Amino acid sequence: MSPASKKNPEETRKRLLKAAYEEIYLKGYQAASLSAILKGAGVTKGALYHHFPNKQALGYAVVEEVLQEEFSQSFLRFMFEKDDFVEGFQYALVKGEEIEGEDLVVKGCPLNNLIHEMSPIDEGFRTRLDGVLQWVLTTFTQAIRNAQKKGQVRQDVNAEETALFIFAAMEGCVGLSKNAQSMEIFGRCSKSLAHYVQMLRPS
Amino acid sequence: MSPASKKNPEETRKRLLKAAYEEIYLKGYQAASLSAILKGAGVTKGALYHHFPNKQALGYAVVEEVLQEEFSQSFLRFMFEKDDFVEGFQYALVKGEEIEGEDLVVKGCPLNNLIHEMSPIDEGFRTRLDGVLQWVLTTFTQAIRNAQKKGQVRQDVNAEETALFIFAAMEGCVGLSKNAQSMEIFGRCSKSLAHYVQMLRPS
DNA sequence: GATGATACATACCGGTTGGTATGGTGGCAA
DNA sequence: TTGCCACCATACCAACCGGTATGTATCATC
Repeated sequence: MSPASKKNPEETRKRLLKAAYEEIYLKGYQAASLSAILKGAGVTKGALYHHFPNKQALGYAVVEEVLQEEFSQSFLRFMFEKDDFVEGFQYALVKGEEIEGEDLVVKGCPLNNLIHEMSPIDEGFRTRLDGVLQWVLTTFTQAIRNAQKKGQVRQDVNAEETALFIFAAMEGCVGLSKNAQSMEIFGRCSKSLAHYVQMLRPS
Repeated sequence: MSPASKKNPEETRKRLLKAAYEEIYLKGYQAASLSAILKGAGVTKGALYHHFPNKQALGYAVVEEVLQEEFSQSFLRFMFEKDDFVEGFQYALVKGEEIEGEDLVVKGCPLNNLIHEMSPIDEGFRTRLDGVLQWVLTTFTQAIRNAQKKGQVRQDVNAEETALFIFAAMEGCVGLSKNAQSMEIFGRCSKSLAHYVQMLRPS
């Protein structure tokens, strides 16, 4: 027998989280249907309400356990493959477009999606999303500060504000290309972004 | 008798559109409740389905008739108050934050919100939103080209790509400050953006 | 192997959703 | 005055929503 057919609470919990993540990623949290999630996970309602008290808790868990992980395993991982910040960022832009360009252009950034939908109407979501966001931003900030120490980035740039702006611009690029549903738009937009980052180098 | 109490189809139609816009702006299209819209408009379901065949058509009309207008009456109007592009853009950033900063920080950009929610799942929404977006982008592009003619912006910048990037970055700034729900974040983020636009000037 | 707890599946519930069918009313042309 | 139709209100509908109650199979433990 496959491990999935046997009783395996951790496994089914992960299946539920994964299915919920996919459904929410595409439809948004509010429009995400529990029955669709259950269908995707291959379990029934009893399993869901055994592991989670309600839909909200499931949504929160998706943010805390899936979203952050998904994020650090994609863009940030690529960025740190190079030990030069500027080079690494530009590499991550290309790599990100290459690996998950299809999802990125069609469904956008899962973090940004949830921010736009839930932040104004659910404080619990907002704080959790803010947690992920702050984590990403500090990672960016540290990377820039580190690059400054190595002389890869000008000393007069404010690392924190620059990290904020770079990430904002990146999310903006994703959003525009999502509407156009074309990777070409993302390429053109991220090209300007890469050019901006390039200007951070010492003259 | 007030004109509103008499039979006034155009008036009630506008009231419906306005109420729908507000509800969608806050909750999103999918989560927008028709009963809430009717309550906001002060009419009943009969009026709605007399003017619109269904919820989708109402949503489309909101994009076509309200969203575009709302957009051109706010940021773009401020931007063109100055006849210097760089100055005008920076002025519009400050002015936009000043006038509708509260809404901007809490509810974000109505165009960007709908793009994130609906573009992947409803082609009708996507094309209509793309129409508004393209209109905004061409307005930006023309403004930059015009500035280039006047010598306010360097000749070597690609007007189209720059317009794309600036708008993307702006939407990104709104998104981040929306999550933080603080105007201070928007200020810090838009400061970097203003600095970038400043660099478009001839050296 | 009996026992109790865990891990589900199934059936059901009230509430809300978008949508419809019907009925009434004011305005306008004949 | 009489129709007539645009305009809108009211009542009602099936479908689906998130959530619950209950039953059952499987596990660990003694």
